[in-house]
Amino acid sequence: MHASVSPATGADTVATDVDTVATDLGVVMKQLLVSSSRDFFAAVEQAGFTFTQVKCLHLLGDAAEPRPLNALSETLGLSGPAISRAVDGLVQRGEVKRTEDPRDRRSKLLTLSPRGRRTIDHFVAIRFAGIKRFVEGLTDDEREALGAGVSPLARRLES
Amino acid sequence: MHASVSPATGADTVATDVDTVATDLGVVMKQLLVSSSRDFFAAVEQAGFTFTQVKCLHLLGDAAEPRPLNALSETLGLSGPAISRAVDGLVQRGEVKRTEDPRDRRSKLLTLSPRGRRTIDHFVAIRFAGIKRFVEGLTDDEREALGAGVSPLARRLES
DNA sequence: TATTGTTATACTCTATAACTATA
DNA sequence: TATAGTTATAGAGTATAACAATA
Repeated sequence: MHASVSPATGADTVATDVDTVATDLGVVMKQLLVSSSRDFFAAVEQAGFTFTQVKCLHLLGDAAEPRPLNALSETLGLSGPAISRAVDGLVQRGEVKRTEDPRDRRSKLLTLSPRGRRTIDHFVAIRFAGIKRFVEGLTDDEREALGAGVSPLARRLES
Repeated sequence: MHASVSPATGADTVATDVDTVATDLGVVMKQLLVSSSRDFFAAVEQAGFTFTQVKCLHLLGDAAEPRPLNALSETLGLSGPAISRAVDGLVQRGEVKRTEDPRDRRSKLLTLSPRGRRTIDHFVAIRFAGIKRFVEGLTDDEREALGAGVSPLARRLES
């Protein structure tokens, strides 16, 4: 028998207690990760970047101001030398610009170059394509319900 | 002005074209990954497993039948020696049982031990706790809409 | 001969320690 | 002295190549 009266959507209501939603969300997330990660990982390897380097690029891309090396080190939870090597490779490839901080010449300020920006855009596009492929595999009803579920969260979460 | 008539939920309808849903889904997934990955990574490191070993455990946990080493190698996309070393560590720790295949003595069959099963359950519980924490941070309306969106997908996706 | 798995060796990435330059 | 970053060295983890056992 039906658990409750159906709303105007015409569909039966579903259990939406915390545990049920968390469980279902986990199932969807797992599948989505598979869909969206494969091409992304392949692209990073193809381009010859390490994941640490990709994280550095993303961090610098999100930053409004030039960042010193130790800021990346702390945010990513990696040692100074590890970041130093990763960034050095990015500088040599022209993805990142590294300049002395005139106010403290011990510090080096890092900024994304136009090439680095294009690199990020490339990786973001690949990620998005994977997610889009997942959404395209849904029925119209599934997509509409999912959109109604994630839209308000996206509005609130996105910076 | 309003894009269309509001349904019985009392909320405005939202755009649910593929690109919009994919974009919003990406935002939510990103936040969810942050919420659910931190403790998981810490737990894996704390327990002294490599991520390859955790993947091996999950794979053996999902398998109905004992699996030979090269099956893990192919599924995970890693070299035979890498899997051999990872599995060897799991065998020494009593997480996995490794026996000769009586029908082909070149092959070794791998199965999860009861201890390995407990290890997986532990990691799954930590993952779930992270997702649950995310869901608990939602308002009732947000949680109900999200549940309605992911529930039908979970029904269809889960094995 | 071909295949399954292991051992030998080299490479990459990271961490700790030592070092340089600046504050 | 303390701090930012780099260089030196050692430890994981992986891949390719060489090997052993079985088919």
